[in-house]
Amino acid sequence: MRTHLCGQLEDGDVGRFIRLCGWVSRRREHGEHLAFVDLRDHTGTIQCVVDGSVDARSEYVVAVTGTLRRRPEGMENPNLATGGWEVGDCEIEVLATAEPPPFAVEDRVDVDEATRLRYRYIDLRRPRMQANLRLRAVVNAALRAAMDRMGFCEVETPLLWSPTPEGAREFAVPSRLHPGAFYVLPQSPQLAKQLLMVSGMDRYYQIARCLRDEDLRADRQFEFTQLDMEASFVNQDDVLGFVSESVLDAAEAATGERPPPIARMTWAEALERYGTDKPDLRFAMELVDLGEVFATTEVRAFAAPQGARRHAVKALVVEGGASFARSRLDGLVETAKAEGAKGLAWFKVTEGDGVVGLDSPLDRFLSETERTGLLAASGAVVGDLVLVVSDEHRLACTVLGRMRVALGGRPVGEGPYRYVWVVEFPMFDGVDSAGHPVPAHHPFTMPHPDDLDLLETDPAAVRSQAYDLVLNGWELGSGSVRVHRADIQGRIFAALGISAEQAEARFGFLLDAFRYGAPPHAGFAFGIDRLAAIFSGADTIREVIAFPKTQSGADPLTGAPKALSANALADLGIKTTVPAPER
RNA sequence: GGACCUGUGGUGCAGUCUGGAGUGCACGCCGCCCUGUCAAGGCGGAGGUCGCGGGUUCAAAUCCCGUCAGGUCCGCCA
Repeated sequence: MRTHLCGQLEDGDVGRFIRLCGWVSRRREHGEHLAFVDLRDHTGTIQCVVDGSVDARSEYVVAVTGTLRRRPEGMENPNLATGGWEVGDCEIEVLATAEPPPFAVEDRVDVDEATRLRYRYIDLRRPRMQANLRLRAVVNAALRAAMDRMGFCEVETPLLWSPTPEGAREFAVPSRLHPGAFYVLPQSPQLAKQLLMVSGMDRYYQIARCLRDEDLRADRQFEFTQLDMEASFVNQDDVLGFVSESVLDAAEAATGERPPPIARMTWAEALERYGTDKPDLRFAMELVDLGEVFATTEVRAFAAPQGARRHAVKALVVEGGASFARSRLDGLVETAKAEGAKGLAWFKVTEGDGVVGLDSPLDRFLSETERTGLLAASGAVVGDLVLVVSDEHRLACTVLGRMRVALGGRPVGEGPYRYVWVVEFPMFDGVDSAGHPVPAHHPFTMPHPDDLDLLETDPAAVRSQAYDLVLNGWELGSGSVRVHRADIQGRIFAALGISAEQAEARFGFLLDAFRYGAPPHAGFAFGIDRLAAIFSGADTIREVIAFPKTQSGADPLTGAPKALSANALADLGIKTTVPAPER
């Protein structure tokens, strides 16, 4: 139907009789003897000149025939990639008429999210969205090529999986052939890929859809896509190497620039310096430890309470923050309290009569040593604001870590790109209602070899061989060395308070498999939505997903979720207890 | 489950604090004019349940209560 694409014309095509197909982007008529039509396809836009009037209106689908020519001197449009040419003496054939679109098919118009999703097919016509989806495809292709090159085999795993009551809430799928029973959609192919290791696949990967019925965020949808991988006879360094290779390949393909090798940081260091396990390294603003300054303090707010397990006094310097209004400072204090801190102290670094001083409600309680110690340790200078949290160590760090991002952060998709490996995650994270430790990653994570004996004595101190990949403050993905030995797995289940019977009921099929010869294995999975969003400069993954859901999990285009007919429900053996909402 | 922001012709906004006629801006749409524009230009025109419901008031886009929708975040996401 066409001889060329709008955006792929070349100087060598000048003089050729060509035929292009696409949508009318814009029409400019100059009376009955001259009209311009900007024709848009997925590759770009080009100006078509018609000697006469044009029946086609915006978003009509047309085929244009004419001769490509250089534009007359002085008529070039430097704002258009094809602005040096135009199609002359055009005949325009209308292939489909179109109603005026609900919003303009242009990048610069900012449209309400609900409207965009209701008319997603029009939204996706916009060059920006076209570029996003195509960039994502480039990322996918680069990832596949890298995995292929490293000897990984692509294997598909089931979407209809078995419930495993652990972790994220699962989407349930009723079984028609087994009324009353359910499949679930996998929150990840975790167990399947471990089975593939027992199967001798050696190196598996999959661009896998994962589904979790948890609340949505800018970086979280119900369904998301991961590059999922697992390899046998490898250690942590090997896995980090595989993932780095694939991610850096994708980065190079997407941005044209290969990032330097990805540095590593321990989880403890990330918490200490950035107050988070996903540090944004595009800016410094590191947390400062004031523990020494206030080690023997008389200031009650900064003193460790009796019997405190691990108390810390941490600080954050906000450059230029001395100008913050009292109301804004009050807001920060409220935020800190809302996040669980007992309080937040602030010190404005001021200067009066050539003397550097602190402006703070707490200043009069500080000794001179503490005053100079605070300034020296924090490095704050006149005009800065120092925020201080004195609390349980991890809480003090995380509260300030969030302030760091809130006060110094930038949109995630804004360059430069700063990757970092966060390694040596704790094995457990808090305790459940029964007092048992909760796995930070999953129960098949191998503890750090040096900490094995702490499993029984001090589980909270056990580090694991689990690791995260972080980019610009977003967690791209995580992985771990897996447990392949029954004895260690048993000790972990014991630490978790999972009995042999419970383990058998939940993961029996995996434990069974492991009895038949499980190779040491390790793996990783990272979010392609997030990676593609960051490469696209987007600040939500919806920008790189063709048909995403709203924050309430609805699809304005199809109306999903909807009620099922009584017949369909009966077929599935389902009886609902509430009427479906009308939308 | 919770906090905050937003909701006004098709689109994006102003108006809301401090109540007084659906007032305004830009784009789009429709008609006419226009032979080199390119976010074309000129003239004219149409288009409104101010998200929805209730309350206060002589009077509500504006104040109050509730509710719905979209967004950001907390919880949640092994």
